[in-house]
Amino acid sequence: MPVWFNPARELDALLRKVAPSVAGFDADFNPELRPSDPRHADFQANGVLAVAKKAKGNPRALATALVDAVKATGELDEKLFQVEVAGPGFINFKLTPVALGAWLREYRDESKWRAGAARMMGGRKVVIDYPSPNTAKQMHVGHLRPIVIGEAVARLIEFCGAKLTRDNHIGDWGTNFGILILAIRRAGFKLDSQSPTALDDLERLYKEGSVLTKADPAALDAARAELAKLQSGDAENLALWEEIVKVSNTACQRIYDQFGLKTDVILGESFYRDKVDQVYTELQKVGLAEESEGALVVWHDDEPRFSRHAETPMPFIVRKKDGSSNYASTDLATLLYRAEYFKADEIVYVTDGRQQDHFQQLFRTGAKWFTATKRTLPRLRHVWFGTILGEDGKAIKTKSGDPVRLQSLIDEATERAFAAVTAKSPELSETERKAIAKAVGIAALRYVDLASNRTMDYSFSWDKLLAFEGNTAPYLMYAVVRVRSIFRKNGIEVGKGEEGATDPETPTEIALARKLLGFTAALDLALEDLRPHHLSTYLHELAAAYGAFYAADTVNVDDPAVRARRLMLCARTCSILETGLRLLAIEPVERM
RNA sequence: GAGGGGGUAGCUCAGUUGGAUUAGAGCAGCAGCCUUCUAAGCUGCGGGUCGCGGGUUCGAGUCCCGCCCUCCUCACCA
Repeated sequence: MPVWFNPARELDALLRKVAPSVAGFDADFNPELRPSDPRHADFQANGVLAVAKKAKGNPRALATALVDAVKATGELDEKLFQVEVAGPGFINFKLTPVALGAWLREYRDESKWRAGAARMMGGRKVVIDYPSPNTAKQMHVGHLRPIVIGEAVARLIEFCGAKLTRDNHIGDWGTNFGILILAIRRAGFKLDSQSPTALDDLERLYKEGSVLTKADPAALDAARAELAKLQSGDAENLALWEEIVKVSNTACQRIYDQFGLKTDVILGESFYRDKVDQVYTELQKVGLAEESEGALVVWHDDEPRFSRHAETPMPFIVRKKDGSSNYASTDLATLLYRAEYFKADEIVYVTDGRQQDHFQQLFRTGAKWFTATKRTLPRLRHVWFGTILGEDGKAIKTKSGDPVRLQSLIDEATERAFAAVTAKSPELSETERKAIAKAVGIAALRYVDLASNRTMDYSFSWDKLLAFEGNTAPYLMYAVVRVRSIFRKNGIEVGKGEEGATDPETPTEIALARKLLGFTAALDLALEDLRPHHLSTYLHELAAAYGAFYAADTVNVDDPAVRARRLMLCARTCSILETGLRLLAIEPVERM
């Protein structure tokens, strides 16, 4: 009998198969199989309670009858599963040490996980849109989340078998450029992209322009006019724009390099400058778009909020009254391009949650447009995240004071990590400590964003972002380091020395083994809503189970069978922790 | 006003879609554990009327209704 890779899925199938032959159950019986509180069992089926309620039967009697029928099939090896009816009528399944041992021997390494996971997305073509910053600005803490969450989601999707294209859809064709061009003109500034202070100059000028246009509507109109000139091909503005883009792209790239971020393509808004006319034409032709107050807009009367009759009307403005494009125009053009050029089955947008209305309008417009033109609409998903708030509890905005620059944050993280590694492992060479500090510092930053639900807002705090203890990246990395250290001391590679391993025996061994089996469930959960924190939570629990095992059960003991099985548990822990960390884009280290 | 997020321990957050006498972590606090594989660790203790009030049922932090607080978005910014 083969060892089940995913016992929950198999038990679910078995119960579905057997149930119809038992009095009181229908053909469409849903066992509602799920992981259980480990104090009770590994898995539990709750579905019998629903059946009993409907039929007004006795749930425990029904559950017992079902369990008997399952046992009678002989398909459930009782050496592997303990089955019992518990509480009001749950069916509990507990994996025996024999089952845990068999599973650990069978599912050894990342290739097994990957093969199992690859079925989940089954080769679908997915375009993921991240981190897509607005250029012409220095990157600050607000740019952290799209980089970190986007990369984790991308890796998750890829791991689960998608053919992925990472598209950095930079904001390089919007009013922010109008503002900047205006400010440069007014200051009589001569921009030189080669100048070392170019970025700081732009930063300063943008701030000036921003203040000016906020205070004075006439200035805002002037900025829009500069943008309109740019979009209509004015040579002077175009030349200036190119210089600005050059400066800001270089600056962004420096940050990306430090995060190891590599997108496949960078097709910003400006790439679609000659593709928006088709959008205007088609939307008008199929009767979706119409003129309103001089602008070209789309109403969705089937949704009260976006209807023209809404109390506070919120049209989807696809072309501004001065004829220039905005993000709705370019997003629609982008949607079409991704569907036609990349043949996307699915598009994932990773952006700030404040853009939810925009994406709902975009998706609705896209659906109607594609239907009317007989195109196939890709599945569209908006993976949004909450805001990083300033100390005052308000969203960080360039205007309200100076938000912490991303580079400062990286530097501080690296410095603190260097101090920590120097204090704890002074015997390592400075070069090695520097490399570790860089990995640990960035990892700590990333993990903060990946450990909690992405839809949550949180307040910026140095101490929170740079914590190295507790549920943090360094904690997970440290677990890996301790596993690897055992193998290094023994002079063997991870995964060796398992011959003759017996089944898990001590409570901490068993707890660790059970936790190891939970990896696929965590992946399922994280993939479903593209929420990486489910994976983080799991990895933290796994590292904690390893910590308890490590403290309680010495690996290097004389008994060869015990030693072999503990080495096996160590190797599996290492493999799953490293695989999981890499899915979060955290690169584990050998020592720290 | 409409839509969205949030309200769970002093603080920061999980809570696998309605399950099990006792709602979980991490920080912070207290008490222990380094002559054994890395103490960025481990063990234990204390700390909660899950915003408030109703309802649905065998069973609610989770679902329904009504309130309260807070953050975000709502005509040419992305």
